Amino acid sequence: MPAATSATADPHRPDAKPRRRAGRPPSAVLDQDGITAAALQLVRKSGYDAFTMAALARALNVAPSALYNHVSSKREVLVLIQDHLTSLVDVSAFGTEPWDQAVRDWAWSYRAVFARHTPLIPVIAVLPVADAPKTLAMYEAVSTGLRRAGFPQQCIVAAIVALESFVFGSAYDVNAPADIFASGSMAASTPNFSAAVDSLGEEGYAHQADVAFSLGLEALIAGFGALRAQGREARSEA
Amino acid sequence: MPAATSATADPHRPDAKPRRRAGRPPSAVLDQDGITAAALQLVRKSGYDAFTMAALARALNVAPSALYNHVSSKREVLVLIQDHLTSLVDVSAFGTEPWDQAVRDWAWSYRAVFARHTPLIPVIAVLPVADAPKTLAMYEAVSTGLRRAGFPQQCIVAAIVALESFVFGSAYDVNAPADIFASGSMAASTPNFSAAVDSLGEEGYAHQADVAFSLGLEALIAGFGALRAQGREARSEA
DNA sequence: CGTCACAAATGAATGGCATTCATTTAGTGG
DNA sequence: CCACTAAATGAATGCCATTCATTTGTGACG
Repeated sequence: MPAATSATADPHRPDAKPRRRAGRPPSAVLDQDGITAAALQLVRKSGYDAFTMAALARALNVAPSALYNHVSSKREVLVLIQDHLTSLVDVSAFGTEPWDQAVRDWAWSYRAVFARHTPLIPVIAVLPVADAPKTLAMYEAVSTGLRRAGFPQQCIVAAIVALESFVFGSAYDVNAPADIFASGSMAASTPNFSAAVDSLGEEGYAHQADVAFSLGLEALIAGFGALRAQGREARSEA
Repeated sequence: MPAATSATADPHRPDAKPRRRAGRPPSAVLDQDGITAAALQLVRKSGYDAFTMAALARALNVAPSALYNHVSSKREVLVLIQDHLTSLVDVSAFGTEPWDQAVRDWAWSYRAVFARHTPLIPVIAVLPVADAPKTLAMYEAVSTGLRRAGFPQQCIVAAIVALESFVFGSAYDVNAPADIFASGSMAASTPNFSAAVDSLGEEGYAHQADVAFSLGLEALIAGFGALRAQGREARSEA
């Protein structure tokens, strides 16, 4: 965050307004990196409801319209946040661990990062990878790992997409209210579901979301292991 | 014919405005079912961007503020839509097919319904089931099916949550642009991922999303089959 | 050394949005 | 018959993203 404190004279006093006269400043106040950093900080402190272009401008001590010299829309700011967050996802295990453990570590890390940023998921899910270089780098790391592990070329994208879909869907669950499955007055008409819910005890839903994620992830890993075996078999015959 | 078409005089002419005087009308114009139906029709015709309270009111030939006598917020309308859509998900196979085929049919149907309604996913994912009776009915049908198939009680909720997470994540993929994986000028720095993408040929991403969904779903079903086997084994020993 | 295009800021609109409120009218229960 | 409440209108309210005219500084070109 280099660009922040240059323009205003007194950083130790809570200056409220963008005290800067109109016209181009001597040195640029804004750039995409600074905007991204401020946006991320704002989102972390106040959440996505409070994340408005006006609030972001205020955090940067700038008029809202100034932002549009550096980004074309609020959506673009979300994309910048998304790409930065993706660089925080841990793919290091693809260099050190067996493929299945690497996938496990990656998926847990991926979910952990985006569980706190679910409003980005609709943006990410339909975003061309070319608009997000760090995201592309993550895919490359995963692809490389799976390829080295012997996965058939044609399965790799499908496996990544399936895992990612599961991660995104599961990220929502982490933030669900603890009593999401309480059927209330309708419990009588849903005996089997209510019994299944009751059998879970009182461990809290956050833990329950982890159980479901683990269950699904292990099933996916096991299923993909079979794919890999098929691929290796076919190649050794040829 | 006195009650039904009384408010607007000429139904054959495109009357634009809510031609009705102020004050309570002789018979109620609005109710939750009517609002839900109109909202769904509006969303289907014009999409979620065009779905505003003002547009909904216009479709119902009513002032926007009138809606708030029947729903407390736009979000509540989304919940009504969601619950109705969930009743369109096909769970019939849980009564006729083996559990694995039933899960398969259910998941494909579930994804098909919500692929066209991805803006609802953030709403559904954190919605208490008690607020959505038809959704609860779906869970009951699935729970009953899994229980009859011999799944251990404690696994059922986790399995449903995992499947649902995968379905929601996959629903986004269906609407992704065809060139979402085109890495463009960065292809050189991502050789493995680019090669994996290139190996897919030109079948279009919609088909590719189906392949990934099938791959993940079959892995999940296979993994859950193992759970079921463990449960049966443990019970026969006891 | 001047000037000219362009970059980067301000501040004042603009139009759309969900939601609220005062008001009007009409059924309903005591 | 009267008070209460339900259900409509229409006029605000406040927030939001985005645009535009304007001002000011920079750097490149002649």
